Order: sequence, then structure tokens, then C-alpha cells
Amino acid sequence: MSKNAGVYLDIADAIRRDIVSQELAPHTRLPSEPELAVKYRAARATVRRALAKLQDEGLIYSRQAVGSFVAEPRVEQDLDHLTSFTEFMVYRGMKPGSRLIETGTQEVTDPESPILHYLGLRAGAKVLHIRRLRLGGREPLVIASTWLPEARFPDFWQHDLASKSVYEIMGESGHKPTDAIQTIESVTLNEVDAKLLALSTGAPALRICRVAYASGLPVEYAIDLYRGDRTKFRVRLGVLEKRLSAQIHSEQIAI
Amino acid sequence: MSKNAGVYLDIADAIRRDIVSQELAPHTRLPSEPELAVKYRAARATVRRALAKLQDEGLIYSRQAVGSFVAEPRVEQDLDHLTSFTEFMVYRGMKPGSRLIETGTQEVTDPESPILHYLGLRAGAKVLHIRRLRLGGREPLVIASTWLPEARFPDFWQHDLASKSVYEIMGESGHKPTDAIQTIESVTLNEVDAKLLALSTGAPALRICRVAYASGLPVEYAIDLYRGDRTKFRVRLGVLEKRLSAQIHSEQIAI
DNA sequence: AGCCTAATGCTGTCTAGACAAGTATCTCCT
DNA sequence: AGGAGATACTTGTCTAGACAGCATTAGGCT
Repeated sequence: MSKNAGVYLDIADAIRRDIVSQELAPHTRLPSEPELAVKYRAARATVRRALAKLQDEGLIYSRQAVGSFVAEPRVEQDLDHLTSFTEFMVYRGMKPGSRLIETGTQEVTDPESPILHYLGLRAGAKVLHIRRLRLGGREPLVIASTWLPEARFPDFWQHDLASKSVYEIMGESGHKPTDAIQTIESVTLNEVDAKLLALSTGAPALRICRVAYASGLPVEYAIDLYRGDRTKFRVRLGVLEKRLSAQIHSEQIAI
Repeated sequence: MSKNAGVYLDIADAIRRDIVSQELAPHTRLPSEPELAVKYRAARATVRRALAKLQDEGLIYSRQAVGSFVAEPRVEQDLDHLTSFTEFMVYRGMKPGSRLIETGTQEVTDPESPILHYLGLRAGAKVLHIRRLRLGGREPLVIASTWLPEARFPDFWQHDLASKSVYEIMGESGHKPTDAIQTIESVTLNEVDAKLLALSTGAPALRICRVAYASGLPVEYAIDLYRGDRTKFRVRLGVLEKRLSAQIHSEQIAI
């Protein structure tokens, strides 16, 4: 358990275990920070950091000068930094599937192309393109198109797309995404896409446009088309600033 | 400028000003944390906290043992904890408008009602209901329905909905939301809603279901229907854990 | 009894210092 | 000249202690 990844993570795990195993009722008060510091033989700042993590997860909340309390159960509080489709389907207990529609290396010549713009490339740059139909079980769920800058992934095609996720391959090249910006909008399907998703033309769908960054550099531009009848997105958002860091919002995909 | 809201916020503001006013190029290295500590006469921990905030905003990124760097410009990095429709429209420079469709106090008798479930109430509880058509400029943008538990806002109707936002009124009762969970899905409009939004039946729309919390207690259940041709949602998501708190994802509404 | 005030304890913020782990650079040796 | 190792610097983590602001509680006064 206690890896060297940080004491505060161990303390957070311990407190989380206490909360779920003892099944503490919502709004039960936790021991005070000084008490927790004694219990875990750590400085109060370290305890606070652990509590901040739990608060970000939505497991506890705090009231100034009163204490920290167990929060009311919400939806799947523990999924936090899930991003990959594969990871998510595994978590959901569904078998992730994939059908390649198109792959290859393209040279983007149109200087107005959003691919160039979002990846920060100049006209004429080469990009890797993957277009897949993603399945959950046997049902088609998403049409996923992603573009990666070729310069950063020169030996991308050496890897096996069937056995590894795109994010895994990106990680092996030292450019695993650390954060991303997505825009979500509602569209109706055209004839081609509807056919792929086994729906009728005009059915509602979610169009998600994502730019993912590693060390401040854009490394992925993606457009996903989720079928609207099987997909919801869940977003957690904060309003106030609390505890340690400024702001905290979890997020992830839901079926 | 320098309110007593926290030194680290002042330092964050100062560094942010330096970055935007001097128009530092992306990937320019900032002074090291000890240097910044000397410059702002603060402890390194305080400087780190300011840097963490800027990192959460997407303005800078850091590489271990190397330094902190100016990030590439992204989309509207500074809007973080915007939530209220009114605030957002003001920010956008559009005049927020409102047309009341329905208001009143309801007694919810159906024990299966999602309103009861999400607000943590028992059958028979009373809720305040507001249903409005929200306008940006002169165009209808959203059909917004919200339910609040009456027990926590007994004198809600004394306030003037025309001059204050719902969140302002909630704040005056001591229950300003601090965080929320939203689900976003794609739907097509039925005849009634399409007419309100001045669209044709079957047009795409985003349906957002939100539960907002104050001090760990649910205080708002809302369903918003955004017209799909004028609305995108932007979400920022993090994968790794960095710097101070666990993880950080900003989020907000975009037109 | 009821009200006001002071004491207490808690979270929130900040300081000053230390060590660990990683990167970049410089120096020395071959 | 080129490579390898030592070194200095940077971020990341942690400690111990201090003070401020706030909420609750207990005590004392009317």
C-alpha cells in the first residue's frame, strides 16, 4: 500500500477506507486536523492535503471553524481522472471494441484547417490520423477521430493499436496527456454517421471536440460523435475556492 | 487590490498580470520559486500556492526540476468558477433576459420523483419551482427549470427575481452553492419546447440536469434545455495529480 | 430564566526550514 | 573532441510552529 508516491496519498486512502468501511453516516464529523495529525504521525499540513484530496473527490466537506464532515453519497465519487474510452468501458464492465475505419499519415495543406490550429502546427505538417468505430459490447457507441502531430510520435505505427490504447502509446513516447479541453455540443446525425452508429438519420448525438496537452503542448486533437440515446456526460464543477488548491472539478464519461 | 482574502491570491494576480502585460511568449520560463518568494516577500509555500492556482487556470505548466513555464494560450483561460447564467451573459457582453413561464410552491407527493431523490427530501415535502425562458439579447437560449427545497428558503418569494439572480438569493439565505454535479445529454426538441425556443420540432438541444450543493447538502435541482445551434459546453479536465490539490478541472458554459 | 461575554477549539493561512528526486550543466579525464 | 561523473539548481514533499477569523460553548451578569 504505502508506496513512496507521497504520504498524503496514504493518509487519504486510510481516511477513505475508514469512511467507507465503518459506513459513517453522512454529516458525521471527522476527527479534527490536529487529532488526525497525531494519529497518522504527520504534520497538519500533510493531513490537510489528504483532506483536500477527499474533498475534491466529493467524499467530505468542511465548514470553517467547525470541522470536516462526511458528504452525502453522490454518483460514483471515486472515478476521477478517467479519460480513456478503454479504461472507462473496462470500469463499466463492458468489453471495449473497436473497428478501424481509416488510419494513415496525412499532410495537412489547408492553412485554415482546425487540425493545424489546435495542434499548433504550420501548413504542410504531417499528422497521424485514426478513425474508429468504438463499441461497447456489440453495440456501436462512438465514432472517434483523432489526429496526432507526427513529429512527436515518429514510430507510432510500430505499435499495435489492437493491443494498446492510443494513450498508452502516447505515454511510451513521453507525451502522455495531462489535461485537456473539451467542447460538447448537440447535433443530429447525417446519413453516413447514422449508418455507422446503426441509427436513423436525424437522431440526436453528442459531438465532442477535444484538445489534449502534455507539458503545456498540444498532442492530440480529437472529434468524437457519441450516439445520444446511450450517452450522458457527467461533469463536476466547483464554484468556490477551498482548502488548498484553487479549483477542483472532476469529470468523466457515463454511458 | 490587496484585500485580506489571502496573500497567495494577490501573488497569483501579480504573476498573472506580469504574464499578460509583458506578453511573455509561450514556454518562457518564470523565475524560480525561491526567487519569486524573495520578490513577493513570502514563503515558498505561499508562492507555490499561487502558482498552483495559475496552473489550475491553465495559464502555466511546470516540469519537475526544471521550472514553471507560460502555457500556450487556450480558450478563455480565466473563467473558472462561473456558474450562473446571469454572470456568464454579463461576461459575454450580452444582456441577460428572462421570461417567467411558471413559478410557485409545490408539494411533491410522488415518492419516485427525481426532485425528491436528488434533493434528499421525503414525499410530501414542499419545493419552490421556477421555470423561465432565458434570453441572450433578444434570442431565447435556454428553458431553465429549477427546484429548491422550501425548508431552506422560507422567505424566498420575498425577494425580487427580476433584480437578483437565484444564486444571489440563495446566498442571502446562507446556502450559496459551492459545487455541483451535472449530466449533459443530447435530445431533440418536442413541439412545446421548440416553440418556446423559436426552433422547429426535432431540432437538437442539450439537456442539462444539475444538482448543486452547499456545505454538502443538496440545495438545487435543475433541468436546463439549451438550444443546440447556439450552445456549446466547454469542459476542462485533468488526468494527473499535480502540485497542491488532487485534481483540477475547470468548467463553464459557452455560448 | 434570559442575555451577553469571554473562553475554547477548529479551520484557514502563512512562515522558515529541511530533505528527496529529477534535470541540466560543467569539469575532468581519456 | 568526446564521454562520464560530479555538482548545482529546481520542483515536489514534509515538518513544526504561529496567528487570524470564526463558531460553539460555558460562565456570569442582569
